[in-house]
Amino acid sequence: MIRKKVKLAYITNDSSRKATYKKRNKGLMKRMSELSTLCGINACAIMYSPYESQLELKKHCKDNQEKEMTLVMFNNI
Amino acid sequence: MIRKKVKLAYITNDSSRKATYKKRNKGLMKRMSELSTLCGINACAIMYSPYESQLELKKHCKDNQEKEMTLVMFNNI
DNA sequence: CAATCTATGCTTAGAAC
DNA sequence: TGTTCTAAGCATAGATT
Repeated sequence: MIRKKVKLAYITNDSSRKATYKKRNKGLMKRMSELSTLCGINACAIMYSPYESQLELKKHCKDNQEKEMTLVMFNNI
Repeated sequence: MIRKKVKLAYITNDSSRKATYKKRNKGLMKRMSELSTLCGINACAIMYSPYESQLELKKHCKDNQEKEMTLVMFNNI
């Protein structure tokens, strides 16, 4: 019942790894959107994993800056 | 001394907003790298803010998949 | 397998320096 | 201004449904 400190290494168990991915990915996206809202910045996360059918791209842009954000991304990747 | 629950809205005070940005951005990057390590996935975050001199791009890729990741990003942005 | 629960560990707001 | 401190609030591992 006592929860162990999580070792920061690849989770070899398939179902555990997938469960962790779903939980932590959700948490990460929430935090990114909070940072975007609280600080008024544009942020984007791209996750490339076998857990989603395709690449996951999440943008959090203020006002209507999505197009500008995309252009800036293109110039920096 | 009692800490208030943070209201999820743009922080109007300049120094508070910047302090929050620095702390939360650091936390976000840590979590992304953890997710990448724990689940063996490729992830990328792009932050476009006035708090850094230029756009901040962080990639966390397994093995030597950075080039592949970049190509996939190009095709999806 | 996904959704829910909750005790535990982690993050971070606000203060002090 | 940046750094450090720490308790309150939040995320989540593992168990359960």
